[in-house]
Amino acid sequence: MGMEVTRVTDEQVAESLEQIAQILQIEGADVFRRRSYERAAEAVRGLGRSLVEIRETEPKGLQSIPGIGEAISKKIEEMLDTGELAYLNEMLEHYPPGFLELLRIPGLGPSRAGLLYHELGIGSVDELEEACVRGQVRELKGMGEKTEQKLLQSIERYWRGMERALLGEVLPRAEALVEMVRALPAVERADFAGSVRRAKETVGDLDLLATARDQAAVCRAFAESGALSAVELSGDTKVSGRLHGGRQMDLRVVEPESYGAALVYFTGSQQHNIRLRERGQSLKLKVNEYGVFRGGKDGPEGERVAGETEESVYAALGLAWIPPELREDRGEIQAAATGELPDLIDIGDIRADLHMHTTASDGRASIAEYAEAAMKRGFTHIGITDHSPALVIARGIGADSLRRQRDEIDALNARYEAEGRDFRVLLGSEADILMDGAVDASAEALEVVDYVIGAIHQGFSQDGERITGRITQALESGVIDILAHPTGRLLLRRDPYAVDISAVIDVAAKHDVALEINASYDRLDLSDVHSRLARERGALLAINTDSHSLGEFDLLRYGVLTARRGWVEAEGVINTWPLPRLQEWLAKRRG
DNA sequence: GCCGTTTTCGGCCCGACTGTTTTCAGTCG
Repeated sequence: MGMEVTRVTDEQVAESLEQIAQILQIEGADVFRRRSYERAAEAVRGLGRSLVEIRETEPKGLQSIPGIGEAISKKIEEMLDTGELAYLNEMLEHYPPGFLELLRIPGLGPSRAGLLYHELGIGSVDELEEACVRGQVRELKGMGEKTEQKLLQSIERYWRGMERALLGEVLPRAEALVEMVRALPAVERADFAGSVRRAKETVGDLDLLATARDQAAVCRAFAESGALSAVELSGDTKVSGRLHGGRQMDLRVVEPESYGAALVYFTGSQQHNIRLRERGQSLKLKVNEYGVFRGGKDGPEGERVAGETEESVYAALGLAWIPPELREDRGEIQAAATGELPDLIDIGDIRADLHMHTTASDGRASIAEYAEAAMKRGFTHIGITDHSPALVIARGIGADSLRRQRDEIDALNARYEAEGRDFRVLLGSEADILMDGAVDASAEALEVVDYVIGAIHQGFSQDGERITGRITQALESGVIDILAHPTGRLLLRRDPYAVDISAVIDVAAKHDVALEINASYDRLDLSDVHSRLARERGALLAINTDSHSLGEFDLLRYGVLTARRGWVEAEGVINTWPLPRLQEWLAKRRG
């Protein structure tokens, strides 16, 4: 029997690289070395393809990944081969197990964490809290009573789990706040920025930006508006505080001529900003949050060449304007330089939602109610997809019920046709992919439905090989037209199952099966990077809400934002096709 | 540690704020 090697996930590799960066920082190592590890970690997260696959298929192996060179590729290979990294293990030996968790406390960086450990032996968040309460922290050099109080507040928030939230929980509040700020006297423009504007699947703080002649007046007005439950800082250009519910937010007010530069700067990501500034350097331009300036870095402030709009900032650097969703240093700057940015899908391109559940299984609306809501939204068609019989817990339905739905839908469509309404309903089924890879769809059921969505609802803990085999077998059967929530993840709650998504994408592309981006903001499954991989491999995508009640069509935007982060264009998404084209595709698939 | 239509060696983004300071280190984005 061979030695069993613990499989290391790509995310674990990224975390290990991040830990190396953190320890290097604590130990005061060269900042550029540290940054190399940080960047490598981000590069791994942005891959989509697995490290194993890249190592095996690329001529240059892991070094084909920008930001990963000889040294780091060797370390990653060691992790992939042995499940361990001696270099990191050795570093970690000098600290107690919970030590790096300290760096997740806002306001506590590597330098002070090192000081706390060496002076007080603090090796965990618990111990830090204790030391703050005892008043020991204020005794250290560079620390005081205020620092201690801030740390205690940060720890309390950390325990409450406030550090990250789902995009769908924060984006609507961001939009409401922007409207409020725009209505304040003297405000000329206002927008939200940060990871919310980039539409990352989870976000931390909320960043708002505004411009006005009288900046201080805007800050005063916002601080007194009641939007914040606690104002932590209120200056002439910046207000910081907590929203009701505890989320941290900042409002910054800048001069009109700097607005675009500030918007670029505060939207990020950090790696994207670094790339922009490096590009500026090579063009003898200085880029900061106030604008783009001629005349290198240390010299006297040069002439401003851009800053009022984002377009002007990018243009000064020889770049097309880059949509915020792409600003992750994943090749977008190169693409903007060569005119190769994708023509991203827009929510207006979506004509249909093809995944929803009625009262027949576990939904709370009828077919006709969904249809009415869809028409109001401007859709031209929808698809009804209740669960198959195997999913007993969701009251899955069999062929008899499907026939009743077929009759109801046929009658509805006949009525729409008679009334001259450009709208149709399709009948589908969300069929379980069973433990053995068979699809839970009887011959009778397949007779009456227009299409089948396949999904896994059991056996999440199977190993990667089995679960991947199950899914690919189902895709190859030809029964499934769309694969729903391919990794099963629930953001901040449940990890994806061990599926080899790259292999699934290949099989889906080969057998012309669409992969679903589930628009529910706690799934967004496929993820952004996997959507991008699917696009590159030529697999079709679907963006569906998986609605269980009226009103959930509004989730569609999160699916579209995820697709945009995945560089997806409208053409490859079956929900953008006119109904005849969709039907043609289904007919061809179903032979 | 990474990288190269300025370089295979010598560079590597930029500024603001805070708290503790008396000229600055640490943290953040």
